[in-house]
Amino acid sequence: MPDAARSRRLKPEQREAAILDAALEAFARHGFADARIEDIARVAQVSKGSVYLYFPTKQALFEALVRRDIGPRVAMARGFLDAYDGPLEIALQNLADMVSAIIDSGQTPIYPRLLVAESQRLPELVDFYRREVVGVLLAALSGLFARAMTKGEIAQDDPVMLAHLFVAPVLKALMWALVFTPTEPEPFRAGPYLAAHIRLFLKGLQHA
Amino acid sequence: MPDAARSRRLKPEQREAAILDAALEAFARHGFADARIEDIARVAQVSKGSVYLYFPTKQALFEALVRRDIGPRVAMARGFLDAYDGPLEIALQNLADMVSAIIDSGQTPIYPRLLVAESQRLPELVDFYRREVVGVLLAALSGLFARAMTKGEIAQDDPVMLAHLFVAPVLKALMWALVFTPTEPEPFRAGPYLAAHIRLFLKGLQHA
Amino acid sequence: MPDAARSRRLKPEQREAAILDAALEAFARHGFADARIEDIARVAQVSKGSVYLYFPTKQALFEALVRRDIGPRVAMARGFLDAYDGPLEIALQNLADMVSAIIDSGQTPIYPRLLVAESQRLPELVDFYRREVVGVLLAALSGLFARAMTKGEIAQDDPVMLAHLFVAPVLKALMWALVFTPTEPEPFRAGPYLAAHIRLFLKGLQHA
Amino acid sequence: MPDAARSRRLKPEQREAAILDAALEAFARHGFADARIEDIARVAQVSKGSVYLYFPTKQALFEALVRRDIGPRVAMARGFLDAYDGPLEIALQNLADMVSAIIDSGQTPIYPRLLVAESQRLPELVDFYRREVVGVLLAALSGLFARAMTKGEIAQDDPVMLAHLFVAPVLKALMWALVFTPTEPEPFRAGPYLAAHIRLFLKGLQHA
DNA sequence: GATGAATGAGAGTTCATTCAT
DNA sequence: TATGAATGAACTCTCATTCAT
Repeated sequence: MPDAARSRRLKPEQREAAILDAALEAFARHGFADARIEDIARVAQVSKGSVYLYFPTKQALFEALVRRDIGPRVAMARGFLDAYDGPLEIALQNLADMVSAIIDSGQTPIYPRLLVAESQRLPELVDFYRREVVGVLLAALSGLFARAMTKGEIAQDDPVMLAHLFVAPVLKALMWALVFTPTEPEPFRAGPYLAAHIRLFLKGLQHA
Repeated sequence: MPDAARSRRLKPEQREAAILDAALEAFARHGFADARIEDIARVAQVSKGSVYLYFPTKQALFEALVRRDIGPRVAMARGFLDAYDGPLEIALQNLADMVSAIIDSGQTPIYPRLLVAESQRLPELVDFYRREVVGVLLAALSGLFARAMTKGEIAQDDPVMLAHLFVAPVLKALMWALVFTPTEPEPFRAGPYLAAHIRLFLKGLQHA
Repeated sequence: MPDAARSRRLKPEQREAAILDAALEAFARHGFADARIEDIARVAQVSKGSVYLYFPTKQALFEALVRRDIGPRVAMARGFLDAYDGPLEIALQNLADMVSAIIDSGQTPIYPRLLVAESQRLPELVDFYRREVVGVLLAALSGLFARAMTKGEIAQDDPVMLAHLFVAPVLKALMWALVFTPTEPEPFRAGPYLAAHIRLFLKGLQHA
Repeated sequence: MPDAARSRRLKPEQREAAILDAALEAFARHGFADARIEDIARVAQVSKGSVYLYFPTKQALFEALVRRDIGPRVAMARGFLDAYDGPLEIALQNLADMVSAIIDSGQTPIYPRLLVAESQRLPELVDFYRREVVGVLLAALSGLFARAMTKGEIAQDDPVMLAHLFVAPVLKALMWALVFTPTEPEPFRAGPYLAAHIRLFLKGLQHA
């Protein structure tokens, strides 16, 4: 093999990462069923057969992708929430700002849509989400609300329910961006939407 | 032809409906790409070719299905909202009760999921939804909130934004039921969730 | 049935003729395999099922078409040749003029092409052609040449061979027109071509 | 994989050739529309999918087949004609002998029939024939006749017309063999037919 | 007789996966 | 380890033919 070719060749970890990156793009653009392994391989600068060296099936590739990208983000969010000890309003606004910035910059993560779209086909993926994503984040958010109650910032309520309710407009903003933005004349802006959400939500949580 | 066979044969109007019903089941279970025309035909008690007598392509079948089932429901909801003139709380609670009853009885409509899942493939379907479903329902809800403001029931605010915010937990409940219910040990109950939503939401809308 | 509809309806012989006319157009345009019975029925102003009332299969329709159109023309040509008693040159020139007029007016009969194209599929059609068309016409032409020899107009030769040779440029002109004319910038003219053929051919037949 | 199976597997260059060979057989026997890719694959000892590795569509396979087989033969004939400087009669007789030998040995090329049969469907193929086959061969033949006139072997005439006329019985012999031979009791012999043609043709070309 | 809805075998094509190199 | 040619099951869609009306 000529040196030029060898130097262009990636190390195994890099190859796996390149495949996952290419898979993300392909699944985002076409959905699971219509994404073609051959396209993923070409974008990853790898042969079709090599994809199968790293992932035994298309489905396994999909699941590995979700696991790689979701885990760290969830851990980061959880770390922030668990460590947070300031006023509730600031925490919620920070969360909303992060999400809004991502959405309004056009980089909306496609994982929620992929989960929704493929949940029938991939029950194990659903389990993973429930355990590793939804469960963790809702628990962390619940903790946040529970502490706010302890501190008397908000009225007594079911903290888990509050977490579910707080999260709903965030999810809606994500889905909206994923579904409607490509064809929408004037795109929906997540920032003002979530700001209004927090304003109303906190007012609803005030002591009576 | 024996009588048994003849009686098994459906009338034309029934045949189209049977195909659409079977298609709904197939698309719900497998998604667009993995639903097989042959299965749809068998469930509809119809030959494979007959499906193409009524719908020129698989995609047209899918779109016809959405149009058939969505239109009347949207019209009904819109009629209720436009005609309503009572207290806001009752209206919202009625809406939530209807949605909760559907979800908690296990008949969650799969159309929202299909929209999310196939939005990349079917931009025309997205347009249809925006115009005929989302646009109509949000307008009707906005009107409801606007009238409540005029009557002084709630504080002044952007009625369109309120409609978007009110709707978020409803959508979340739908998605939750579709994605997690099949594998969840103790299913999420939409009723209490939406009740809590309305309670907080209305409190947030009170005059300051 | 309303009178208007009944009067629009054709008599059986007319219906059969209309179907055959439509079939001619369809086979000429698309070939046997790609001609669709449904299109033929529509052009003939007849239902698809009615085609099968008159012809049991697509193949039978094709064969009936050939038989209807070929027979009379062959009989006419044969009658002319058998009855002819004038100079050979005039007879040949008359034949060439008829053929040239047809070709150069753009009405080239598609039967030779259909025979060539479908000869593998339809051996019975080939038999029919050999017996009813080629055999008859070559025999009549052979007779013409034989009489010319008897009268001393041309040198002694095998009259059957002469018939075969005389016919070759006629067939070539037909095929040429069918294959190349649709895309050819300056169309091949059969008239001058066959005139040159007769000139050379007769010169070749002169007494040494 | 057992040795037997491995040895049955062909090398890449052989595979493409085997597919083309099988396609030739299939198209010759059934025509374009009725030739089945699956049959071609089986005859070529190749999977159905492999055919699409080499040719993107059935039509492309057909066109590649024609191009592969026609080009070299045309080039050879043209080379012979362009280089020839002997007496006209010998050249014509050589050509006739070659054609006769092929036809009378039962290996009549099916390309002329395929051209005739599929000319409606494949206008590009017709263009290819006009440019690469008919145009080239008629030009080369015209040159032969023109040189014969210059040398005084034959009377002055239009050399292009002579080429067209000379070629007609050759084509007729080809078509005859293709259409009638399979079912004909005593097959038509091209040899004597073309010999008679040349005899008469040259006599027609003599100086007056 | 006439209709056209209904049938279903079969075609071309795709693509996840395998495997010889 | 890496390749990409090869595989073949599975899919959508077509259309000659049938048959209930």
